[in-house]
Amino acid sequence: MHSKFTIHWFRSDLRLADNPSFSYACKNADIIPVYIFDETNKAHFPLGEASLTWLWNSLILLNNSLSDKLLIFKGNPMEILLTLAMENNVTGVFWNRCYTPWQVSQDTTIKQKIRSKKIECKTFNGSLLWEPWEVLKADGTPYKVFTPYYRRGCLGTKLPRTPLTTPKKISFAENIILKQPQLPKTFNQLKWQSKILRHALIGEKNAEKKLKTFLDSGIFSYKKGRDFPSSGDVSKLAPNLHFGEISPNQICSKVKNMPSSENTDNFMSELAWREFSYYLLYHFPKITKQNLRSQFDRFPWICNPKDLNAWKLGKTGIPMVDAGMRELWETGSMHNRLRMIVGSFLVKNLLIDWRSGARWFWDCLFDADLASNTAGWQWIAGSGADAAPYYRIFNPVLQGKRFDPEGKYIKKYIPELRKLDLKYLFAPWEAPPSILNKAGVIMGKTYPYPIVNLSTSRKTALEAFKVLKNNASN
DNA sequence: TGAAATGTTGGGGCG
DNA sequence: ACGCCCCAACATTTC
Repeated sequence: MHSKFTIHWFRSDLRLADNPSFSYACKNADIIPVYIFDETNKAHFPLGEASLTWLWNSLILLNNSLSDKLLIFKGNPMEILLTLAMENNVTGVFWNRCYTPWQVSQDTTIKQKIRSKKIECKTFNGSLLWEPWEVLKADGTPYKVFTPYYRRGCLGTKLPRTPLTTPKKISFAENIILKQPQLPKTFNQLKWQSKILRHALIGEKNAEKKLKTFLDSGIFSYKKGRDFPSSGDVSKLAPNLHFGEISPNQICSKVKNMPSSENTDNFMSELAWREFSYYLLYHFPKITKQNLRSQFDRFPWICNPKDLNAWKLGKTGIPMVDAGMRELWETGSMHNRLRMIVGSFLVKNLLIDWRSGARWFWDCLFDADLASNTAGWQWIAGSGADAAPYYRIFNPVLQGKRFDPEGKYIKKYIPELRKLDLKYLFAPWEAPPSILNKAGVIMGKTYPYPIVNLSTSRKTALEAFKVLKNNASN
């Protein structure tokens, strides 16, 4: 007797536990698990090298937990899924929803096409606590401010789904007829990749461990500790969440089982910021490329490849900024506090378009996530929803003194300043020659002079942003 | 989920 | 003892 075949299409849900589509597909059927490198989306935001590295490693781990049955393709998802389904008399094709604009429309088309062939097609919520269309203001329009969105909108609606367990019985389809070439399930690591992968904890099992570690210790000082880049009081779950190696529901339900405190509340609200980013992207799909607040379209961003490059390389001459940028380059990650600092610096001190910064993050981050990245950059630029006002300009020297008081973080990523007195570590250009000498620092040679004057560039920025404000009221 | 400028207060040195 | 000034330390306002 030939049993039923179903397809689960893995995307940003590279896990077996709490995977609604996968669980559904496994019920009373033999499953064909599929991953597709979507060639049709290349024109939008092709995955950066860091993301790709993580993804491949994650796929290999996923394939292991699927008894080597994961099929990996490259091409047009619609053609691949349809052919696979038709050739194998598949009765159902299922996936968890994604929220980037082109995926939303592409998914709709694919779903219609599959259903037109009399094949069941269902989609599920696998990666958000609340669907964006379920949380609206009383007048039916989407929230644009985080606090009411979260407090009234999210917390006021139904509770998020309780996590599902891994299906008890997973039965794989045998003798699958394949018309499309599969990608080999191997991944040759290049040298730079093994370097950034050194501290990367990839895959479903690691994500679970990481969460446990965080909930056993870091979370108890999260509210304060999360601001200090060398404290370690953060979950570092962003990339795992991005690839769906763990779901927000799994995190949420574990946190809710703990005694509630300002720390757990704060962590939950950070998780809600992730939701808010997806929410904004869903309701305002153009924000990946356009300012949410259109008066920013007139802002005279400065095109300065030299400054931009110095920023990318962590050679701006401002240690706190450079440390952040070097952490990104070396580890594929960056502490949240630093993301704000380097973002503010790029947009407000260098007056470079936030999109240039977003693009670099997109290329370098393991956790490069279109929703979070876009929302974060628009937030710091002031062009987004509930954004930082234009006059909120971080001073990277003060930020360093406040959040890296012992200079540990700076010294970790800027070895050439390791011997410099703490007093001048945050602004080496102010150090007297004798101190620099003693520390073996030669300004302009072993460490650059600052590419901008923080105080004058701040004033210039305030003037420039003020013009926007005045124009807006006209 | 800033920072700088400006304002206010209060203690201590000093004539 | 008193007023005056200086200036931290803190609070408020402004960008």
